[in-house]
Amino acid sequence: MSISRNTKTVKLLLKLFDKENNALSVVDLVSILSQEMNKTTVYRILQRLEEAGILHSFIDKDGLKRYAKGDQRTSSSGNQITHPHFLCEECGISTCLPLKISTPSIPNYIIKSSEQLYLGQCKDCQ
Amino acid sequence: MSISRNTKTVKLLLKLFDKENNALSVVDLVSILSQEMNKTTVYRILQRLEEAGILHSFIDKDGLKRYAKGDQRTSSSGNQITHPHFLCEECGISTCLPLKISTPSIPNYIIKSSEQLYLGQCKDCQ
DNA sequence: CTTACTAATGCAACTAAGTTGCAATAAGAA
DNA sequence: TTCTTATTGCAACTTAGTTGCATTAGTAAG
Repeated sequence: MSISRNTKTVKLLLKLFDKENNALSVVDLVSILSQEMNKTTVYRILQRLEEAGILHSFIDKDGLKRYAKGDQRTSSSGNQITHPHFLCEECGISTCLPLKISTPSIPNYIIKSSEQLYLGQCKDCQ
Repeated sequence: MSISRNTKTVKLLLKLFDKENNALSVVDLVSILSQEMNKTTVYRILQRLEEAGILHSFIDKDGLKRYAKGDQRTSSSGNQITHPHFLCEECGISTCLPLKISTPSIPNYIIKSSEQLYLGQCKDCQ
Protein backbone atom coordinates (compact mmCIF):
# COMPACT_ATOMS: atom_id res chain seq x y z
CA MET A 1 0.00 0.00 0.00
CA SER A 2 1.45 3.34 -0.98
CA ILE A 3 0.30 6.92 -0.84
CA SER A 4 -2.35 7.52 -3.52
CA ARG A 5 -1.24 10.93 -4.82
CA ASN A 6 2.30 12.12 -5.06
CA THR A 7 1.65 15.76 -4.27
CA LYS A 8 4.17 18.57 -3.78
CA THR A 9 3.71 18.43 -0.01
CA VAL A 10 4.09 14.66 0.16
CA LYS A 11 7.31 14.90 -1.89
CA LEU A 12 8.66 17.52 0.51
CA LEU A 13 8.00 15.35 3.54
CA LEU A 14 9.48 12.28 1.87
CA LYS A 15 12.58 14.27 0.90
CA LEU A 16 12.92 15.54 4.46
CA PHE A 17 12.78 12.02 5.92
CA ASP A 18 15.07 10.73 3.21
CA LYS A 19 17.97 12.65 4.69
CA GLU A 20 16.78 12.51 8.30
CA ASN A 21 17.90 9.59 10.43
CA ASN A 22 16.33 10.72 13.67
CA ALA A 23 12.78 10.58 14.92
CA LEU A 24 11.19 14.01 14.62
CA SER A 25 8.30 15.33 16.65
CA VAL A 26 5.25 16.52 14.77
CA VAL A 27 5.72 19.89 16.44
CA ASP A 28 9.22 20.15 14.94
CA LEU A 29 7.99 19.04 11.55
CA VAL A 30 5.18 21.58 11.55
CA SER A 31 7.72 24.26 12.43
CA ILE A 32 10.31 23.15 9.85
CA LEU A 33 7.69 23.02 7.12
CA SER A 34 5.67 26.07 8.15
CA GLN A 35 6.67 27.99 5.03
CA GLU A 36 5.79 25.10 2.75
CA MET A 37 2.54 23.74 4.11
CA ASN A 38 -0.23 24.04 6.65
CA LYS A 39 0.06 22.21 9.98
CA THR A 40 -3.11 20.25 9.26
CA THR A 41 -1.48 18.99 6.08
CA VAL A 42 1.61 17.88 8.00
CA TYR A 43 -0.55 15.90 10.44
CA ARG A 44 -2.55 14.31 7.64
CA ILE A 45 0.41 13.36 5.45
CA LEU A 46 2.25 11.83 8.42
CA GLN A 47 -0.81 9.76 9.20
CA ARG A 48 -1.00 8.52 5.60
CA LEU A 49 2.72 7.78 5.42
CA GLU A 50 2.38 5.72 8.59
CA GLU A 51 -0.62 3.81 7.24
CA ALA A 52 1.40 3.16 4.08
CA GLY A 53 4.26 1.71 6.15
CA ILE A 54 6.74 4.39 5.11
CA LEU A 55 6.97 5.96 8.55
CA HIS A 56 6.27 4.75 12.07
CA SER A 57 5.47 6.75 15.17
CA PHE A 58 5.75 6.64 18.93
CA ILE A 59 5.00 8.88 21.89
CA ASP A 60 8.01 10.44 23.59
CA LYS A 61 8.59 11.27 27.26
CA ASP A 62 6.64 14.53 27.01
CA GLY A 63 3.65 12.90 25.35
CA LEU A 64 4.60 14.32 21.94
CA LYS A 65 4.22 12.19 18.86
CA ARG A 66 7.40 11.48 16.92
CA TYR A 67 7.84 9.98 13.47
CA ALA A 68 10.78 8.10 11.97
CA LYS A 69 11.51 6.18 8.81
CA GLY A 70 10.39 2.58 8.45
CA ASP A 71 7.49 0.26 8.97
CA GLN A 72 6.15 -0.83 12.33
CA ARG A 73 2.63 -1.86 11.41
CA THR A 74 1.03 -5.07 12.59
CA SER A 75 1.48 -7.63 9.80
CA SER A 76 -1.19 -10.03 8.59
CA SER A 77 0.49 -12.77 10.65
CA GLY A 78 -0.18 -10.68 13.73
CA ASN A 79 3.49 -10.09 14.31
CA GLN A 80 4.81 -6.63 14.75
CA ILE A 81 8.32 -5.78 13.68
CA THR A 82 9.22 -3.37 16.38
CA HIS A 83 12.24 -1.82 18.06
CA PRO A 84 12.98 0.46 21.01
CA HIS A 85 13.56 4.18 20.70
CA PHE A 86 16.11 6.37 22.39
CA LEU A 87 15.69 9.94 23.62
CA CYS A 88 18.65 12.07 24.67
CA GLU A 89 17.76 14.00 27.80
CA GLU A 90 20.41 16.62 27.02
CA CYS A 91 19.80 17.60 23.41
CA GLY A 92 16.38 16.07 22.84
CA ILE A 93 17.44 14.07 19.81
CA SER A 94 15.66 10.76 19.31
CA THR A 95 16.64 7.68 17.33
CA CYS A 96 15.52 4.17 16.56
CA LEU A 97 17.61 1.50 18.29
CA PRO A 98 18.61 -1.52 16.19
CA LEU A 99 17.49 -4.04 18.81
CA LYS A 100 14.90 -6.77 18.88
CA ILE A 101 12.26 -6.51 21.58
CA SER A 102 11.64 -9.68 23.50
CA THR A 103 8.08 -9.83 24.71
CA PRO A 104 7.78 -11.32 28.19
CA SER A 105 5.03 -13.79 28.94
CA ILE A 106 2.98 -12.90 31.95
CA PRO A 107 0.18 -15.04 33.36
CA ASN A 108 -3.27 -13.56 32.66
CA TYR A 109 -1.98 -11.09 30.09
CA ILE A 110 -1.89 -11.37 26.30
CA ILE A 111 0.80 -9.03 25.05
CA LYS A 112 0.47 -8.01 21.43
CA SER A 113 2.93 -5.19 21.06
CA SER A 114 5.13 -2.89 23.06
CA GLU A 115 6.56 0.58 23.18
CA GLN A 116 10.02 0.96 24.64
CA LEU A 117 11.74 4.26 25.19
CA TYR A 118 15.26 4.48 26.59
CA LEU A 119 16.40 7.75 28.08
CA GLY A 120 19.94 8.95 28.58
CA GLN A 121 22.74 10.64 26.69
CA CYS A 122 23.60 10.34 23.04
CA LYS A 123 27.15 10.14 21.66
CA ASP A 124 27.44 13.88 21.14
CA CYS A 125 26.29 14.76 24.65
CA GLN A 126 28.69 12.63 26.67
CA MET B 1 10.26 13.31 51.85
CA SER B 2 6.53 13.44 52.40
CA ILE B 3 3.77 15.84 51.54
CA SER B 4 4.01 18.94 53.73
CA ARG B 5 0.35 19.51 54.53
CA ASN B 6 -2.23 16.83 54.98
CA THR B 7 -5.17 18.66 53.46
CA LYS B 8 -8.68 17.39 52.76
CA THR B 9 -7.93 17.07 49.06
CA VAL B 10 -4.65 15.23 49.61
CA LYS B 11 -6.43 12.78 51.91
CA LEU B 12 -9.08 12.15 49.26
CA LEU B 13 -6.48 11.37 46.60
CA LEU B 14 -4.50 9.14 48.96
CA LYS B 15 -7.68 7.26 49.89
CA LEU B 16 -8.55 6.82 46.22
CA PHE B 17 -5.14 5.34 45.41
CA ASP B 18 -5.22 3.23 48.55
CA LYS B 19 -7.98 1.10 47.07
CA GLU B 20 -6.94 1.48 43.45
CA ASN B 21 -4.50 -1.03 41.99
CA ASN B 22 -4.51 0.27 38.45
CA ALA B 23 -2.79 3.22 36.85
CA LEU B 24 -5.29 6.03 36.36
CA SER B 25 -5.05 8.81 33.83
CA VAL B 26 -5.11 12.35 35.10
CA VAL B 27 -8.14 12.94 32.92
CA ASP B 28 -9.99 10.14 34.73
CA LEU B 29 -8.88 11.40 38.12
CA VAL B 30 -10.03 14.94 37.34
CA SER B 31 -13.38 13.52 36.29
CA ILE B 32 -13.76 11.18 39.29
CA LEU B 33 -12.87 13.98 41.70
CA SER B 34 -14.68 16.82 39.93
CA GLN B 35 -17.20 17.20 42.76
CA GLU B 36 -14.50 17.27 45.40
CA MET B 37 -11.77 19.46 43.96
CA ASN B 38 -10.62 21.63 41.10
CA LYS B 39 -8.69 20.08 38.21
CA THR B 40 -5.70 22.32 38.91
CA THR B 41 -5.60 20.91 42.42
CA VAL B 42 -5.64 17.36 41.07
CA TYR B 43 -2.68 18.12 38.80
CA ARG B 44 -0.75 19.80 41.60
CA ILE B 45 -1.36 17.13 44.23
CA LEU B 46 -0.38 14.36 41.80
CA GLN B 47 2.85 16.20 41.08
CA ARG B 48 3.62 16.52 44.79
CA LEU B 49 2.75 12.89 45.52
CA GLU B 50 5.13 11.86 42.75
CA GLU B 51 7.91 14.07 44.10
CA ALA B 52 7.30 12.53 47.50
CA GLY B 53 7.70 9.03 46.07
CA ILE B 54 4.13 8.01 46.87
CA LEU B 55 3.02 7.78 43.25
CA HIS B 56 4.81 7.36 39.94
CA SER B 57 3.71 8.32 36.46
CA PHE B 58 4.12 7.37 32.84
CA ILE B 59 2.74 8.39 29.46
CA ASP B 60 0.31 5.98 27.85
CA LYS B 61 -0.26 5.12 24.19
CA ASP B 62 -2.43 8.18 23.64
CA GLY B 63 0.08 10.56 25.21
CA LEU B 64 -1.99 10.85 28.38
CA LYS B 65 -0.28 10.90 31.75
CA ARG B 66 -1.16 8.10 34.14
CA TYR B 67 -0.40 7.70 37.82
CA ALA B 68 -0.06 4.58 39.93
CA LYS B 69 1.00 3.71 43.47
CA GLY B 70 4.68 3.41 44.32
CA ASP B 71 8.03 5.03 43.91
CA GLN B 72 9.95 5.25 40.66
CA ARG B 73 12.22 8.20 41.36
CA THR B 74 15.90 8.20 40.62
CA SER B 75 17.67 7.28 43.86
CA SER B 76 20.78 8.99 45.17
CA SER B 77 22.82 6.06 43.88
CA GLY B 78 21.62 6.95 40.41
CA ASN B 79 19.64 3.75 40.11
CA GLN B 80 16.02 3.81 39.19
CA ILE B 81 13.69 1.15 40.48
CA THR B 82 11.46 0.80 37.50
CA HIS B 83 9.03 -1.64 35.91
CA PRO B 84 7.00 -1.95 32.71
CA HIS B 85 3.36 -0.97 32.41
CA PHE B 86 0.54 -2.73 30.66
CA LEU B 87 -2.37 -1.19 28.78
CA CYS B 88 -5.38 -3.23 27.70
CA GLU B 89 -6.39 -2.20 24.20
CA GLU B 90 -9.95 -3.46 24.79
CA CYS B 91 -11.00 -1.92 28.08
CA GLY B 92 -8.28 0.69 28.52
CA ILE B 93 -7.26 -0.52 31.96
CA SER B 94 -3.61 -0.09 32.84
CA THR B 95 -1.45 -1.83 35.43
CA CYS B 96 2.10 -2.04 36.68
CA LEU B 97 3.86 -5.26 35.70
CA PRO B 98 5.94 -6.98 38.40
CA LEU B 99 9.00 -7.39 36.16
CA LYS B 100 12.53 -6.09 36.28
CA ILE B 101 13.69 -4.07 33.31
CA SER B 102 17.04 -5.08 31.91
CA THR B 103 18.77 -2.13 30.32
CA PRO B 104 20.65 -3.07 27.16
CA SER B 105 24.08 -1.65 26.54
CA ILE B 106 24.47 0.01 23.18
CA PRO B 107 27.71 1.49 21.88
CA ASN B 108 27.70 5.30 21.89
CA TYR B 109 24.64 5.53 24.13
CA ILE B 110 24.43 6.00 27.87
CA ILE B 111 21.08 4.71 29.00
CA LYS B 112 19.87 6.05 32.33
CA SER B 113 16.26 4.97 32.49
CA SER B 114 13.51 3.51 30.38
CA GLU B 115 9.80 3.53 29.81
CA GLN B 116 8.20 0.30 28.73
CA LEU B 117 4.57 -0.08 27.80
CA TYR B 118 3.10 -3.43 26.79
CA LEU B 119 -0.15 -3.46 24.88
CA GLY B 120 -2.63 -6.28 24.58
CA GLN B 121 -5.53 -7.83 26.44
CA CYS B 122 -6.04 -8.09 30.17
CA LYS B 123 -7.46 -11.13 31.94
CA ASP B 124 -11.03 -9.86 31.82
CA CYS B 125 -10.97 -9.10 28.10
CA GLN B 126 -9.77 -12.46 26.77
C1' DC C 1 -7.12 28.41 72.42
C1' DT C 2 -5.35 32.10 69.54
C1' DT C 3 -2.15 34.01 66.32
C1' DA C 4 0.63 34.12 62.43
C1' DC C 5 2.92 32.17 58.66
C1' DT C 6 2.65 30.25 54.33
C1' DA C 7 1.43 25.97 51.75
C1' DA C 8 -2.40 24.77 49.30
C1' DT C 9 -6.63 25.69 46.83
C1' DG C 10 -10.12 27.59 43.41
C1' DC C 11 -10.92 30.14 39.65
C1' DA C 12 -10.35 32.15 35.30
C1' DA C 13 -7.61 32.73 31.69
C1' DC C 14 -4.17 30.89 29.06
C1' DT C 15 -0.94 27.70 26.04
C1' DA C 16 -0.22 24.13 22.99
C1' DA C 17 -1.13 19.64 20.55
C1' DG C 18 -4.03 17.76 17.75
C1' DT C 19 -8.76 17.50 15.13
C1' DT C 20 -12.74 18.72 12.14
C1' DG C 21 -15.71 20.71 8.48
C1' DC C 22 -15.76 22.66 4.30
C1' DA C 23 -14.75 25.07 0.17
C1' DA C 24 -10.99 25.40 -3.18
C1' DT C 25 -7.27 23.11 -5.60
C1' DA C 26 -4.65 19.89 -8.19
C1' DA C 27 -3.13 14.84 -9.14
C1' DG C 28 -3.59 11.76 -12.62
C1' DA C 29 -6.68 8.45 -15.12
C1' DA C 30 -9.51 8.29 -19.06
C1' DT D 1 -8.20 18.27 -22.37
C1' DT D 2 -11.72 16.82 -19.22
C1' DC D 3 -13.39 14.86 -15.07
C1' DT D 4 -13.24 12.71 -10.74
C1' DT D 5 -11.96 12.91 -6.22
C1' DA D 6 -7.91 12.89 -3.11
C1' DT D 7 -5.60 16.48 -1.04
C1' DT D 8 -4.93 20.99 0.78
C1' DG D 9 -5.58 25.46 3.42
C1' DC D 10 -7.99 27.85 6.57
C1' DA D 11 -10.52 28.85 10.52
C1' DA D 12 -12.58 27.24 14.26
C1' DC D 13 -12.65 23.88 17.59
C1' DT D 14 -11.38 20.32 21.41
C1' DT D 15 -8.73 18.87 25.08
C1' DA D 16 -4.58 18.26 28.21
C1' DG D 17 -2.07 20.70 30.94
C1' DT D 18 -0.23 25.36 33.00
C1' DT D 19 -0.05 29.95 35.24
C1' DG D 20 -1.12 34.06 38.11
C1' DC D 21 -3.36 35.61 41.83
C1' DA D 22 -6.48 36.33 45.53
C1' DT D 23 -8.47 33.49 49.20
C1' DT D 24 -8.44 29.67 52.41
C1' DA D 25 -6.85 26.55 55.73
C1' DG D 26 -2.98 23.47 57.83
C1' DT D 27 -0.04 23.64 61.56
C1' DA D 28 3.67 25.28 64.52
C1' DA D 29 4.59 28.49 68.09
C1' DG D 30 3.21 31.17 71.84
